[in-house]
Amino acid sequence: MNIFENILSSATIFKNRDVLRHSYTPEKLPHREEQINQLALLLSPMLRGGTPSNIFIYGKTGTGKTATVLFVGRQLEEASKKARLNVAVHYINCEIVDTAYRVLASLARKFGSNVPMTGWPTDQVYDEVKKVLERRGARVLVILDEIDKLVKKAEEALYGLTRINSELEKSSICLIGISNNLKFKEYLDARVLSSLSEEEIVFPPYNAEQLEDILQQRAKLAFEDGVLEEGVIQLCAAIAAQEHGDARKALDLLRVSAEIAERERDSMVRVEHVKKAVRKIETDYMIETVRTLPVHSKILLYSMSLISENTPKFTTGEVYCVYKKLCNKVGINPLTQRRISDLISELDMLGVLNSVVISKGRYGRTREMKLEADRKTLRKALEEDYRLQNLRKFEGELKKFANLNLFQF
DNA sequence: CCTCCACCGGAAAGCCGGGTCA
DNA sequence: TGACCCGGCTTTCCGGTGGAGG
Repeated sequence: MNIFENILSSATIFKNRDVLRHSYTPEKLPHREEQINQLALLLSPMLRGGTPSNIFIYGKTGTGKTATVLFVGRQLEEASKKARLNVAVHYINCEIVDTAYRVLASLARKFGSNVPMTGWPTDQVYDEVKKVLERRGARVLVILDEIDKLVKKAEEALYGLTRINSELEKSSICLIGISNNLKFKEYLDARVLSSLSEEEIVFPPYNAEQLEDILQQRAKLAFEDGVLEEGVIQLCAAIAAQEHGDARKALDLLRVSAEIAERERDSMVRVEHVKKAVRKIETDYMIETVRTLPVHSKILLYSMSLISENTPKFTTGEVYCVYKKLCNKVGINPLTQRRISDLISELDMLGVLNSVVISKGRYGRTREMKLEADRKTLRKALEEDYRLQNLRKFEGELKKFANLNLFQF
């Protein structure tokens, strides 16, 4: 028997897995009617040959900003096609397209202009965009998703785009900026800000009930009938609502739960799978944060993992002592205790450990901490770093040292 | 009630890599 | 091209402190 046939014949939980991915834009967006109407109203001048105000949209991750804008954009295109108008919608994700050149080039290319990937001066691309738009007489809705990413590297591109209309005659551009970072407005140049946020739409987080509706709707498309145990959706919704009302998280949770069920060859997705999924997502997140930490933080965590084999709680001085020893072993200059103190605070913020400043009277004032992450998982994630791999060789010696260090008082 | 530990955490300066501008 | 600047990381310096023990 073909190995794939074997796999395919066994698991039939998913009907369509892609429905649960972030990239999927559903036909209906529950609990976003208000925002959809507002947006449609603001954009309607495009269908009457006018130019709408620029729009600025903000809301936390997973509040349906991108999905809503894409949805309305699609409807706009359809409506304009029916009315035989020359309206186009151009979506740009600024995290990927993150320089002035690339933004302008992608816009020019959308209208069939041959702008090379690199090479032209940015001004020339800007002119090219104007030329192409004028030739077509097009009204364009440009969606700049994650616009905060663009500000740092290409504020002048934004400035240019906000002013481009005054240099166009037959065509026009309407901008929609999407951001989940409210603070970014403070960094924005005042001229750009006032032009960009002529209109603003806020996307509030979803509550548990709303998330439940969203999940219900997607589940119908994603799963075969009757594979979800009673309460699975409610649990996913409740957990996601507790955090930030993040629909993305809720969908992830549901998808991972189902994947776990599938892997266990269970015919149903059960509440226990959701609980496992929560843990899996948590550890995955932890591993990912640890992986991307700078070396010194990694060595620091390694010291902590050694110490916590003997005692769960320990102080800055103890960790620093072991940390210095480890640095010697791997041939890296240790940082000062002052700096380590800051690194510990950072790790605390990330949730890898938990620390409190306590006073031990005569024996000083210090921070007492304990690891939050599972020690074994943490260790595995740390040892992925080639610079720390030698440390396993000294494990016995180091453990003894860590132990000794604790009893020096 | 005072002392004094062992560190906290603010301020400021130094270092470094990358980017900018003439 | 080199002078210059910027921001992030790190060190240096140092005043501050809660509470056990005297």
